[in-house]
Amino acid sequence: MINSQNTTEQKILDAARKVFHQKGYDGARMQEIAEEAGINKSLLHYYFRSKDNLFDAVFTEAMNGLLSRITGIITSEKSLEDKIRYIFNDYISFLQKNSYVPWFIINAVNHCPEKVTSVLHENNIDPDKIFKYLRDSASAEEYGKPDFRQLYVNIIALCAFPVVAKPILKDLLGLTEEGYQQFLEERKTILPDFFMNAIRKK
Amino acid sequence: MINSQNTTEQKILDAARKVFHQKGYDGARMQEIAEEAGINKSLLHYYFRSKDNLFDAVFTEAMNGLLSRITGIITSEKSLEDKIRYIFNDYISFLQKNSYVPWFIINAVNHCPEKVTSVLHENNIDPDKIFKYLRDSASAEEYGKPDFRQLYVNIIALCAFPVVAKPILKDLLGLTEEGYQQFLEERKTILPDFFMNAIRKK
DNA sequence: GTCTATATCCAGATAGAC
DNA sequence: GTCTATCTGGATATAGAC
Repeated sequence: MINSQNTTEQKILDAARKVFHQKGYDGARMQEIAEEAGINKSLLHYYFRSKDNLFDAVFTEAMNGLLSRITGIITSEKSLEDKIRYIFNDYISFLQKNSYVPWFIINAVNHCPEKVTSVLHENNIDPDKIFKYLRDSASAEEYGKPDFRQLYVNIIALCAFPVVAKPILKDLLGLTEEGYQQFLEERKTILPDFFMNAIRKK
Repeated sequence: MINSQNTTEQKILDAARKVFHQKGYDGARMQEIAEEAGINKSLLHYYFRSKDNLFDAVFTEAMNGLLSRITGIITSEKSLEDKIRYIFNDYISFLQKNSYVPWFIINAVNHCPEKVTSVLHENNIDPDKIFKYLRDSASAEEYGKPDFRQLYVNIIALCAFPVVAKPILKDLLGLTEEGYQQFLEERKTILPDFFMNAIRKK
């Protein structure tokens, strides 16, 4: 339970989160959300006027969660290496616990890309500032002048993709469910070394 | 046009590919596929008994395409560095031209993970063999003994994720459509260096 | 093989009793 | 606020004429 208040509205949001995260907008059914919340279907429409509204609430919540997590770490007062190590560890841990979130987000933004823009705007996300923070924590003698936008995308890709593509990769690597969890666990230590090695000047 | 034969069956498959790739199983409508193919809705059911069957055909085709592309490169007779440079370039180029494919696959396997197993089986994909090929092309003096499963996932992640998450990343980086295409283009040269740097012993 | 017409089902949404 | 009953539209799928 993310919110402990057990009001009906909260029960609905909890149920909607669970169903939308797993099935996406098109796959989710209002009926299923109602059952999950232990209430009647028409109560959903009483609290949230439509499926679209309910979805919006879940989507915005998920986006805000992800964004604050990223920018929080990046804008902290740490050395670049500390930031990198912390990000990989924290981000993979988060995705392990919320394995449906990245798929849900990707699904949602392909469904309606225009919603991304508004959420970013509400959160006052300024791309230039983010990369300035990264650049400022990296000494040019040690790392040269890499493209921090590219590095930023690399970090997210290395963390999120193995979670999003889990069903394929699990089979492709011939791993069991536990084996795959172990595989993700190992990434927490392997990736920081991999990444720091990649960007350090020779 | 992937298949040039202009039989009705091919027209249906071409249309189904287009619609399913963009909307996924849940979002796709038989009506839309019929219109796209320029035929009647009930003809779809004449050729393919159900939506499920039609989807299966499209999914299997997409998976086979991706798999053969990966294993083809990896099992070729090249040095590790040559393979890496070739993979990044070829893979990103392919995804630029087929930008819906990775999303479609990820969506599909989250919808029915059991289908992955059967397709891998049909293609005789043996995980151990793939990583043996990678290991054999890498001298231990130069690269040590890295975990090639992890490296393999890193490669796919670095290529595919920026395409899958394009709507978010585009906004997050503050890029236009053309800017994002340029961003992907740059990755073709940046990633091989990034990756080789990461794995070379110091 | 290809069409029109229709059966069948199930989704989201609303009306109205309590 | 919460329910039952119902409307309405749209989806897959089938029957049957040509």
